[in-house]
Order: sequence, then structure tokens, then C-alpha cells
Amino acid sequence: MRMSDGVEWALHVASLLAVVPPEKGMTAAKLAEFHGVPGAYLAKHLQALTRAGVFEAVPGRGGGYRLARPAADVTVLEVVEAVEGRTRAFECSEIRQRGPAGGGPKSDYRGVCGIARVMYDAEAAYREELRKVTIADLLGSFLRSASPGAQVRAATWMQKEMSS
Amino acid sequence: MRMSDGVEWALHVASLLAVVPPEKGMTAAKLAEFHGVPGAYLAKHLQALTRAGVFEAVPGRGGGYRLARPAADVTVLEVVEAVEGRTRAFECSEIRQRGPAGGGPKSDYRGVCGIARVMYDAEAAYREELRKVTIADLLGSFLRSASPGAQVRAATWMQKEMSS
DNA sequence: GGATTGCGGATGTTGGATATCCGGATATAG
DNA sequence: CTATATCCGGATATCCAACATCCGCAATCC
Repeated sequence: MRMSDGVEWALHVASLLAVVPPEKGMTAAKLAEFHGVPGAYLAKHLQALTRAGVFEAVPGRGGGYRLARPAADVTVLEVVEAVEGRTRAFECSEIRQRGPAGGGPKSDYRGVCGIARVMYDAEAAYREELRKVTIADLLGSFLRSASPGAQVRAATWMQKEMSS
Repeated sequence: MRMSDGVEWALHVASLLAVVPPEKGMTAAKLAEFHGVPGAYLAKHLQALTRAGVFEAVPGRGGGYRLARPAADVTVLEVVEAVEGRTRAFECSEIRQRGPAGGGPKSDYRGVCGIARVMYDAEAAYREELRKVTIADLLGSFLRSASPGAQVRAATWMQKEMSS
């Protein structure tokens, strides 16, 4: 069970956009360059995040991407679901209806299978954890824990690349 | 992010083994037939569960699989991890060290990335939920919620197939 | 010794994730 | 109005892990 790399990219991008002046935004190419990831593929995820209402895209010259809402109002869960989709990791295939002991009338299997119930509950707990954290929290964590050197390098790059 | 079907199979198998007399066990072929799943592939998962100490395998004529411990002492988490492995769904690729703002001295990136921290915590919550539930609980859930018809069909099949 | 069963390696198959490209639409600058 | 920069979405190619099967070997019981 492996999560798409796009989730990691998207969370880093969202954290970065939280410190970009909203009226300027940042192009997909710049975002990819800053994080050292393939631009063409990152663009796909950015489009998905835009469709999900997490980012806003500004077309045309001088355009780019920006957060659709204040960073404190965007949860990590939203970003994860926008990239990964909202399908469940565990999918019940109704094994209980198969085999020699299955095959009874449909009414025999009305409620959710007990095994599926447990797995669904665990996934709900997972999502609940991600719902508690916002992009603003991620940014705060970075500002608190990142070394001064790294913060200066990031600020310098943005100064230089976003002057126009 | 999709979980292997083997997890669902394994949980159903474990629940079934919880009601099989331990001194008899059940062969891989019978377990596959009962659940209507491909036998050769189920066998692979059974072997993994045996290596993980969840099941016990009895070779030779009259052999088969049985629970290695009482059903109340086996957690759902153990079964899931035996089949899925213990790798994390989210793997941090240290994006923060890439790109123009990365590349500083290694000491700049000592602690865990804040984004990875959040994802790891969510996975911990997920596993914690699965650790709370035992195979005995799954069996209890089945006995409480399954229709009488389905329970009779299962008992009848086992009576017939395990007479030897 | 023969039959049954689990064990594990080798192998083939398939589906999804990864990655790229290109034509079209849109908005801004001059 | 034209040129440029940018996002959008479909089509495509590639790659890898999950899925699935098979076969020879080892262990056990009758």
C-alpha cells in the first residue's frame, strides 16, 4: 500500500504558496524547479488541486497558482484527497457472499461486513488526523524547525525569481 | 492508494480459523474454496501469515493451517501487517533538500520533515485503531450480525468437508 | 513407501502510477 | 489587435509492483 509521490509534492507546494503574495502566485514551472520535481507531471497534480478548490489557477501572462483560501482554512486532508482521490484503501469485495456458505438471499447481507467496518473505522481515524492539521500549521512547523540557512536560501531564490 | 485484496482474504480466513477446532485445522485448498478465492495465491498469503507468527502450518497428511494463538490474542493489525508488510504508505523523499533552496549542509536537515511528521502521525492513528480489534471481535461481530441462514450454511459445509 | 500437505523460488500477466508531449483556450502586455 | 505566457485536458509511452500460477522440494502421517 503505497501513497502517490504527488501527495508529498502537493503538500510542499501548498506550504510554499502559503508564503507567496497571493496577488502574484507562482507558475507551475517555478514550483517544479523550486522542489526539484518533474514539471510536466507536477502540473497534472496542480490541475487536480485546482479542480478540488484547493488552489486557484490564473491563466495568461503573469499568471500562476495560488491558494484558493487562507492557509489556515485549508486542511492537509483536502490536499491529500485532491491528489489521491477519495476511494477507500480497503475495498470490501463481499467475500461473505462467495463460496459454498454464501449464495443465500440478498437480504442475508444487508449490513456492512464486520471486517469492512473495522477497516473503514481505521481509515476514518486516519483522515481525522489529517483534518486537524492545516497548511498554516505546516508552514509554522517549517519556520520553527528549518535551519536559518535553509530559510535564507529559500527567501533569496524567491526574491530573485519573482522580481518580474 | 489501494490495499491488497490479500488483507481482506486473510481477515476472513482468520475469522474462520477462530471457529475451527485447533487440533484439526484447515488446508489451504479448503480455505480458498470456502471463500471463493484463487487457491494458489491465497497460499502465498498464508505462508506470509505463518512467517509472521499469526498462523501455524501443520505439514503432511491431515495437516493444514490454524491460529498460532487464541483468537482474542491476535489483533487485526498483526494480520494486516503480515500481508501488507510494514512499510509506510507515505514515504518522505526529502524534497526539502532538493531544488535551489536545498543543498545546504546535511546538519540543516536533522529532524524529520514537518510534512512527513503529520503523515506518520496519521498512519499511527490508523494502526492504533486496528490494534484495538482482535480476531475474536471479528468473529463476535459475525455471530451477532450474520443471518441465521448464512450461519447454518457455513456450519453445514464445515461439518461435511471436515468429517475426515 | 506412498499420499498429502505446506514451502519457496521462478515465471508470466495485468493494471495503475509515472512521465511526457501537444493542441487549444485564456488572459495580459504592448 | 497581435504576440506572448500560461493553464487545461486528452493522448500516449513507459515502468513497476501487485496479481496469479506453476513446479520441484521437504515434511509428515498412514
